[in-house]
Amino acid sequence: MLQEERHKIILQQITLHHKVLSNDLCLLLNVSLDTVRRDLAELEKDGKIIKVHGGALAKTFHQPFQQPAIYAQAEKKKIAEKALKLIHDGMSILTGGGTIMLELAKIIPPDLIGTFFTVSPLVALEVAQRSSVNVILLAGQLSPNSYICTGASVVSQLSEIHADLCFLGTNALSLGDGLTEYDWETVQVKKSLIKSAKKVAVMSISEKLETNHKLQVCKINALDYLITDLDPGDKKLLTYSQTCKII
Amino acid sequence: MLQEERHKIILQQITLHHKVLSNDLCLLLNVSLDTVRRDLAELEKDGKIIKVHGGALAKTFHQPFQQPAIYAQAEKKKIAEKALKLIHDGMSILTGGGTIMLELAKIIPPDLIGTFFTVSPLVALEVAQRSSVNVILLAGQLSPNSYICTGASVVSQLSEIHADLCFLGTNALSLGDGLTEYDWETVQVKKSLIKSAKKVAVMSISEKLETNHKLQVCKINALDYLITDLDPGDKKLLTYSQTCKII
DNA sequence: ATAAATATTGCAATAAAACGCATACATCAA
DNA sequence: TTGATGTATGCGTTTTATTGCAATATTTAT
Repeated sequence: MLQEERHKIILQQITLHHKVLSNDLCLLLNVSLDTVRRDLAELEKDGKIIKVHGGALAKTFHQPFQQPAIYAQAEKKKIAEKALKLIHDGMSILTGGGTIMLELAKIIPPDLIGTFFTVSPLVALEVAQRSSVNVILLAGQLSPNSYICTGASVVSQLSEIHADLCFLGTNALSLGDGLTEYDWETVQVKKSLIKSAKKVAVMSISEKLETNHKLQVCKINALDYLITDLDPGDKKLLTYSQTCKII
Repeated sequence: MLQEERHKIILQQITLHHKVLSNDLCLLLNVSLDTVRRDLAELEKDGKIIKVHGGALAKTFHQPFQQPAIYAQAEKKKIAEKALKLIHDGMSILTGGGTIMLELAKIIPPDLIGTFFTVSPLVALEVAQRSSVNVILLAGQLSPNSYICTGASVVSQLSEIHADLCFLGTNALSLGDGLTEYDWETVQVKKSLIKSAKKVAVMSISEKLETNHKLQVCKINALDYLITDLDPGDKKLLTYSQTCKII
């Protein structure tokens, strides 16, 4: 049997059972333990599996559907709490995705009345679980990086929606270039989100301020609120306060 | 059992009960107390739990979205593995939601080629995380009970889709009444799912056979495959084999 | 204070991994 | 064809990791 055949079988076994024992593979493939180990070593080198004592695990073993690790969680929680104050009963809310938005989703009031539109399945599930608010998930192709729905269908659905307030996460924000992104589809979605809401609130940890990516979503003056972990009076925010309300 | 499996189970127990007793883990995992302690020590070293005298505690009580507990998981895994055999490269798959579907999502091959439509954000996230297949999530109002997208927008989007194979979970199935449900919106979605696919596969644990709810989705003869945890030759399935292919 | 439960430590048995080496096999060039 | 080169595989040995056990210490509860 060829190496590649074995590799394929091993990967099949792993996707099926989420793990394999070296000994079982030995019998299944009719090769020595050494060969199995060498195969596993190579598959691990290629990042396909996780080798452990006694066998190997699927890469997804530890994430049955675990949420993305949240970097700078303390700051993001703080931002989410500030953002929550903009939300009132009866409003229709529209949100993008990202870890900050997840923090906001986690503190949505259980008795909120209104409509909650989002392009992020993670946010939608969080909110639906916690709150009786009406959650509408906008459909589309699920982007494997950001786990938000993208594509023409999202944009077309957004064109039918008129929300009171839109919350956006941030990858980069600067006075000169405004809100920027690196992924084309994300840009299209964010542009549509902005168009579909009366007011736009951008949530950003302070370290993203004055950074840039290549693709522009909008200029600063398209944003109504800027919510950061800094004090609203912080001097880093001074220049932004010309066009946005700082929170 | 691999070390990592034990760690995973321990973490599951802790998120479920907020604490564990070393003795309970002993019995649950079939290992000595020493091993349990060493496991707990390691998990604590990794910052995952807090070890205390007699067991361990969850590190944080602020928990993210919780995956629905899966009842009869062993049977559902078995069904999912059978269902997987119906999936081939190039197909467009359409699925509903539910815990069986989640089990199927967990074993989707990483290199599957095709399109995966679903109305369940949970299934969509699982599949997108595990596989490079193109995942399309159909939009709508997120039903707070079943966590699937429902409503007119789903039905309207489904009318534009023509899939090769549709997988449906089951709440009740009987010869007389066919596939039945108790929630009106779910019925509408399932009806549309069936219409949008060339073939329909129903996945059901055997105890749901010959049970009924009040709202009919379709008759038995609308179903092409019936996948259960029973052996295809089981006598309980005999009567179904007239109209469906039993797997 | 005392008994019971739980932890810690060192140790031995076992299982698995890593390493070096010899053999088999394929590929390629002369 | 032949020989050289490189790769894949299996085997024996050494090294390391895991696990359970027993003796001892510590904590907890009464």
